[in-house]
Amino acid sequence: MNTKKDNTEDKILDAAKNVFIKKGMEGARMQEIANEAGINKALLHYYFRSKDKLFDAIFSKIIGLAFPKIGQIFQADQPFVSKVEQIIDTYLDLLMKHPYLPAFILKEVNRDPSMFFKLVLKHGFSIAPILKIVTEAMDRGEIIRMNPQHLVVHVLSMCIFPFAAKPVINFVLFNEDKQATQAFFEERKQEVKAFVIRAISPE
Amino acid sequence: MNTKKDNTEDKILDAAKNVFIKKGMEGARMQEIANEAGINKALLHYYFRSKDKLFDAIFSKIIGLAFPKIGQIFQADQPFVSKVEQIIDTYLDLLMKHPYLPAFILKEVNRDPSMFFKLVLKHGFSIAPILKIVTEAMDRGEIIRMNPQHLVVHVLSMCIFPFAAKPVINFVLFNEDKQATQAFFEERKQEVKAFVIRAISPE
DNA sequence: CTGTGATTTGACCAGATGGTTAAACTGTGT
DNA sequence: ACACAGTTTAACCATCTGGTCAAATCACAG
Repeated sequence: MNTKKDNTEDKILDAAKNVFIKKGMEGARMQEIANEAGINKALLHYYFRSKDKLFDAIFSKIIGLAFPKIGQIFQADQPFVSKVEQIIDTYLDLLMKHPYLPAFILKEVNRDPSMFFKLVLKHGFSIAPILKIVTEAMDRGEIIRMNPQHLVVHVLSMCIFPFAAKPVINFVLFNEDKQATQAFFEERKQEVKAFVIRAISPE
Repeated sequence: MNTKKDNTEDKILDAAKNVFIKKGMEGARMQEIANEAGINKALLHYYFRSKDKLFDAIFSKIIGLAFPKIGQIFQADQPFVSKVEQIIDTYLDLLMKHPYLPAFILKEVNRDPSMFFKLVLKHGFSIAPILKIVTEAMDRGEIIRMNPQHLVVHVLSMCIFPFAAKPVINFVLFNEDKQATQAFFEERKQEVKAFVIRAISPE
C-alpha cells in the first residue's frame, strides 16, 4: 500500500503500520502483521526483537509525521492572518491525506503518555515558536489580544477533532452517507479559516 | 468510588466502569474487574453473561451521559448568544466532572462504530433540533450566516478535543505541570465562549 | 430445623498470543 | 564444490484470558 516493498524489513514496517493503525497496539496481532507482510511470524522477531519494539518504530514515524517542525509550516514574513491560513491549509491537507492519524495518536497517547513524551522530545517538537509568533502579532495589533495558548488549542481542536470523531459525524450528521461526509470534510478548510479569522481580526 | 455498593450487581457495574474507562474494552481484564469489585470472577458471568454484555451495559450508560437530550440543555426563549453560552457552560461543566469521557468514547467508537450507532438510536439522540435553532437564529439575523453543521462541529471540537488530548496539552504546553494544566482547563469555558461569540456575532 | 432456590467460590478448560528454537534454505566469496 | 553467514520457516512453549462447572454457602419459607 505504501512505498518500496523489496526488502523484508520494509515489508514488515509497511504491514505493521497498516495493522497498528487499524487495531492499535493492543488490538494488533503479530500473526496478522506477518500475514499482511506475507512472511513468517518469527521474522518479525528476527528484525524487531518484540512487539513493543516494532510498535515503537511505527509510532515514532507517525509522531514525526503528525508533529511537523515549525519551520516546515511557517513561511517567513507575511501578515499573521496569512500565516494562520497557511498553517490551517497545510495541516488539514496532511490530515485529509492521513485521516486515521488523530484517532490513532489519541488512543496511544492516552494508553501510555510517557512513550509519547519521549517521542516528542526525540523529534524536537516545541510549541514555543508558535506562541511567540502569535504573541508578536498581538503586540503589533494584527489580531485581538487573547491568551495565545487558548488560540492555538482552539485552532488545533477545530482541525483535528472532526477526524478523530469521523464515525460520529458520519452517523449523527449524515446518516452514514459517506459522500456527504467526505464533502463536509473538504469544506472544513474554508470554514475553519473563515471562523478563526473572524474571531481574531480586530474590529 | 460512586453510588451505592450494597448489592453485587451495582458493585460489578461500578468496578467495570472504572476499569473499562481506564483500559478500554480491549485492555480491560475480567479478573481486574472482579478484584476491583472484591468478588469472584465467575460472578461477573453470573450477572452479565459475557465481557461484551458487561461492556455494553457500561458503554450505554456513558453514551447516555455524554449525549444529553437537547431539552436538558436548551432553555426556552432567550437570545441565541445566551443559548450558545449556556450550552458551552453546561457541556464543559459535564466534561470537567467526567474528563475521561472524550478519550474513552473516541477510542470505543473507532473500534466498533456500529455499536455506537445502535446506542445513539437507543438513546434517541438527534442533532436536528440544534441545527434548527441555529438556522432560525441566522434567519433572524442574530448571528452571521454560515453552514450550521460546521458551526456545531467548531464548537463541539473546541469543547471536547482538549480533554481527549489532555496528556498532549499537559506535556507540550505545560511541561507536565498539573496545576497549570488544570488552570488552563478551567479558563477554557470563558475562552471558548468569547471566541465563538466573536466569530458569529454580526458586525 | 430443614428443604429449596439463589448466590458465591475455587478449580479447571480451550483457545489465543507473544515469543523461542533448531533446522532448513539462500547466496556469495573462495 | 564448499564453507560460512545471513535469512526464513515450521513446530513448539509458557502464559494469559474469557468462560464454565460442580460444589459450597447463604437466605429464607415452612
